[in-house]
Amino acid sequence: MKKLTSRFAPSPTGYIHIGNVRSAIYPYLLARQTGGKFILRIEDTDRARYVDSATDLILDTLKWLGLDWDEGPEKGGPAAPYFQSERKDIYLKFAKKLIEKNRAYSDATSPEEIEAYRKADSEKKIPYLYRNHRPENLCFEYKEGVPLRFVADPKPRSWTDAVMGDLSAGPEVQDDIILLKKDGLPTYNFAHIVDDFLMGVDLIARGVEYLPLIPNYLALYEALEIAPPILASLPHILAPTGNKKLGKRDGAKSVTEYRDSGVLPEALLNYLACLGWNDGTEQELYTKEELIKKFSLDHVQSSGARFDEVKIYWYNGQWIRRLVAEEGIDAFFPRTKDFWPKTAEAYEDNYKKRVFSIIYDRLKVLSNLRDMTGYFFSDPEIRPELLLENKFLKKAGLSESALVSLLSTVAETLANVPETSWNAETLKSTLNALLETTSRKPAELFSLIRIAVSFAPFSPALELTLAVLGKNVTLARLNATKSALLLDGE
RNA sequence: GGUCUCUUAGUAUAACGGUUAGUACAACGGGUUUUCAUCCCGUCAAUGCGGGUUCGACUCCCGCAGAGAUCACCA
Repeated sequence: MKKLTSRFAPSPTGYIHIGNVRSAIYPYLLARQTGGKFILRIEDTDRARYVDSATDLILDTLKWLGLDWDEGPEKGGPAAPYFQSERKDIYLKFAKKLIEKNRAYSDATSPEEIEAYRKADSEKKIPYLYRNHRPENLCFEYKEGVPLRFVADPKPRSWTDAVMGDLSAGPEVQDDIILLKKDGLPTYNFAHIVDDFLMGVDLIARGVEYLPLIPNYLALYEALEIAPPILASLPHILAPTGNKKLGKRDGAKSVTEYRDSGVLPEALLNYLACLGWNDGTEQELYTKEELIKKFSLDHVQSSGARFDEVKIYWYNGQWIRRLVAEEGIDAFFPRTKDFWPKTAEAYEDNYKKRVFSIIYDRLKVLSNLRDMTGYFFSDPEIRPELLLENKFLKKAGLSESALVSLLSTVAETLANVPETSWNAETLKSTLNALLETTSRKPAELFSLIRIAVSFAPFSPALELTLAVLGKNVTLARLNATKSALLLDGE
């Protein structure tokens, strides 16, 4: 397959939100699949919307997702610089080529006059096209401080979009678009064409919102005698409710917000790649390598796909379990670093690893650790009502004094388990034996013990929980609960 | 309004013009010695509407409806 050079070309106006990372992922996958290059270019020509920290945010996001680039910021490359604001003279050079051919003109028409044209056309109910108001004598030279416009060549145009298929549009959408703004910086419309050409880009993937402009781009390619690259229009990702495209205004989260809540990059990449794409099989879980191998644009859906956070969490749960199974607890453990409760700080990694090993299969996101593991690190608040209102204990008709005596039996029995045998296996058989001696149902005895040591809404299998808590803590908590019940009963 | 695009269950999607229209998430029900989760089993649920082509249409064609995008010295 031909090596494809592709690019991601964000504007540094803020964080990358979840709705537009896909236009980085797909070109990346194709570049890697074909052994081509992936270029990162920062389109910072809009000084009004420029946000200083945004570039770093974008770089961090891509790195975290595992989308490494071959040329661009921090890397450099043969077509440097990769910030459009630093390429002013390059655009001017190309603009002059167009001027020489009488295909671009400086236009001093004021924004007010333009607005008046627009208004007049709309009153006449005819489509507004600037070329209908073009000055009579065009100024075919570059004038600083004045916008430079393209001389349109309106005619029917047809082309093939790698996602949408064969497309065509008439002359009525082709206009004298602005190439250079009055501040001398290029518009996106002009800059991307020049840059993609100079950088050897042969695949452009971007949102469908650019589709109506493509006839103008084709005219520009023609005038500049540049062969157009492969054009791919990616459908929008829709917000969870309504029919609007997912955007920051609809609360689209940044990629980093998902990272900070403990979503794994593997899961997010997997979810986003599969939102609107499918390889025709029933596979759901893809590694990055599998995506690189299997991705193709012709399987990209041409309709918009709705964003579904619930499914991200499903993917994330799957990925947590899969990575733990493949890499083991030790290798996975560093990823949990920022997600433990405050009280866990005093504990050693080894202990936290043991906690993690018995709880990881319950996690949707790593930050669940914060509210799911508290009782492993500090004594829980004793709430007798949790025992008294437990449905199994209630159903068994156990009085407070009966609970106290049960707890005593349990504590005595567990006290006889030697410290050296305090492990899940021994505990399991000890607990099973207790079922016999107390002649209680598992639901009753195990609920009692579970609540007495954790007072948590849920916890891992009982023998595992006790094994990790250790003998001293287990006995101390059983006794504390017992005392609290006795006090309560007075 | 002009131009362009899109339309399979609630959601994401699969189906050389020939399948009882498949899969996953969600929801609901059940099973795995307590809970929550995992895992397993099951239930519910879709081709927007109307024409045409064809022995046969989710698939091809036309019309309609609905939805979206765009019409900037923003990208």
